[in-house]
This record gives sequence, C-alpha cells and structure tokens, in this order.
Amino acid sequence: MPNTELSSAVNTLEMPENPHTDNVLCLENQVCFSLYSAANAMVRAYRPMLDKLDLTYPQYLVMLVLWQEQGISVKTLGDKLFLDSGTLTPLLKRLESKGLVSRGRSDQDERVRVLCLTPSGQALKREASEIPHLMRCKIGAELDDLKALKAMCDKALAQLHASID
Amino acid sequence: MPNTELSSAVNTLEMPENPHTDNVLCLENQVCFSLYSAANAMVRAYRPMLDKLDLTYPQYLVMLVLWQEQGISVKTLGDKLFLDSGTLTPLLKRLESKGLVSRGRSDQDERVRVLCLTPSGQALKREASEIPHLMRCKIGAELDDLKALKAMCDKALAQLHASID
DNA sequence: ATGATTTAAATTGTGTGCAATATAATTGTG
DNA sequence: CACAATTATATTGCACACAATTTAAATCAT
Repeated sequence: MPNTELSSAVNTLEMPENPHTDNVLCLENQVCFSLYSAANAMVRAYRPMLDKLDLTYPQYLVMLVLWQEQGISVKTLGDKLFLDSGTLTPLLKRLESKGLVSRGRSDQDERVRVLCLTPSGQALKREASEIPHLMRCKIGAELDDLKALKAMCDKALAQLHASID
Repeated sequence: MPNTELSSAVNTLEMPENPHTDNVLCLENQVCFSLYSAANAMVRAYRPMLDKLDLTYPQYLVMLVLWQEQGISVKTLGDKLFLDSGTLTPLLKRLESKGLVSRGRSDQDERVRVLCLTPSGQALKREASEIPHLMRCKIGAELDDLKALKAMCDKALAQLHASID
C-alpha cells in the first residue's frame, strides 16, 4: 500500500521515515520484545530464591518434572520442557554432580538415560515448595490475569510449534 | 480436577506428598514456564527470517532501536532493551565487525560510546521491513489477542522491575 | 584543587539454547 | 541375517544473559 520506495530513498540520512515501516519496526509495537523482556525479567526474579537452593531456572524446571515423575528419559524430559539434548545433557550432568539426580541407563534400551532423583533431590522439593507463592507476590498480579497470560502464552507456543518454519 | 493426592502418593515411592505442594509445583500450573517456553519458541521462529539478514534476535532488537534513533549510548540502549553492558558490548562488537554499526566515543564524555548505523546498517532496514508481517502470520493470532498478550507482558515486566528483590 | 564517590563500558566466568554433527544402539527391509 | 534407516544421547561451537569485578573518566565534597 504505502510509498516504500520513496521513503527509504530519504531514509538514509536526514529525512522523515516511511510511517508504515517506521511504525511496524518500532520497538514499542513489538509483542515479541515484550514477551522476551518479561521472560528475562522472570528468570531474574527467580534467581535470588533459586540461589538458596543452588539451582538455575532451567535446572528448577527439570526438578519440577522429576518431582512429578521419575524414571523418564532425556527425550521425554525434553518433550515436556521443549529443550533438546544439547541443552539438557550438560544441565543434567550438573544436577548429577550436585548429587540431586542420577543418570542411569535403561536395561531394555542401552541408548536411553533413566533419570531419577537422589534422596537429596527428593528432599529439595520441600524447600522449593514456598517458591511459587513468593513468586506470585513478586509478579503481584490477579489470579485471573495470570491465567489469561498463561493461556495466551500457551496459545502462541502451540501456534509457533504448528508452523514449523 | 483429578485425584492429585492419590496419584502423587504413588509418585515418590513411599510417602504421600503434601497435596498443596504438589499442585503448586506442577509444571502445568507454572505461568512462568509458559512465558519462558513461548519466548524461546518466539526466538526460534524468528531465526530463519533473521538468518537471511545475518542477525540474531538480540542483534535485531539493537537494530530496531538504532533504526529509530542513532547516536545513543550503550547505557541508553541497555535501558531500552533491559540488557546490560555485559550482553551489549560483545553484541555491538559483532554488529561493528559486520559493518552495520559504528561505536564512536562522545566528545563531551570520553566514557560513553556513541552508537550509529553505517550505510549498510541503514540499508538493512528495508530488508527487515517485511519481518513483522511474516512473524504475525507465524503466530497467527488475532490482533486483539496480541495486544492483550503484549499488555500483560508489559504489566508483568513493570511489576517485576518494581519489586527489585 | 584533591581525594572520594559515582558513572559508563569492558572484562571474566558460568550456564544456558540451539544448530549441526557425531556416536552408538535399535529397528526395519530385502 | 546383513545393512540401511531411525532413534537416543552426546559433543562442538557460537551467541546470548547476567553477576561480579575492573578500568577509566567525570562529578562531588571538602
């Protein structure tokens, strides 16, 4: 629709930009930037709490999964967290070296790792149990807002997974 | 609303968990995990488009800012993007080595960098101008939903910034 | 004016994310 | 049964994020 050619000729040094391009490429109009910034801020906000458990946020996510279900493979874990072995293998080695997780092998299939919690890993669940409440205070939003935010993130995630490329 | 208590008793091997704890620490109830996953998926979705411009997503954000306003400092850029010099300095050096950005020094204050676009950096705006539209197709959401998502991310971000620890 | 404080960038080190590739075990096929 | 294709992890390399520290320049306070 608009005069793209004209504006970029001008663009390069001194003159008013193409209003369309300018609008669209404006930081304030970028949903994705808001998403990205909010996610970064969220991880930062978790840090002081997770420091007390000697966990990073991705490590905390892995623990959440294992507190729910043990004996799963790296593949299953990756499917739940939308992360691949390139991320998870070193992360799981760190959790193992902290004595929280064991990385066994399946008897049926020598390729697959069987991920379980050590007693310390299990015990850490109790210390973690207050984190969700503390975090809800930090975000300080209404429950309905949080539900709506989660619903929309899940929807966007599903859409992005659907359109693989 | 299934029998969460019953199932988690089985979970751990021997002991019934606190049903409250179990619910709260469940991955499916984590707003932050949705936010985190959506943000990761979003960056992944940008990748094939940004590859054509030889930019990463954070580099694209820097270019968005500089397409709007040049001659700003690293500090100002960091304030806009919520990123610090530890992230931006190496990123800006990469943009400089690609010939997109110049990193001058202020005359008034020798400490501050003055960030400007090279002609190539300016010219890249034209190629980038189609990205927002392509991205909107990938997310495939209604405009109202996107506005709502952005509004809630911005609100959460503001809250998290307000409660500095 | 000078020493202390503040400020802007840069540096260092750790831990992701993820593409690309490698390795090894399992499965499918003729 | 051999052998090609698939699958589960692991490895490598690059680019963030960010805490912590350092360096150097500017400002403040006496």
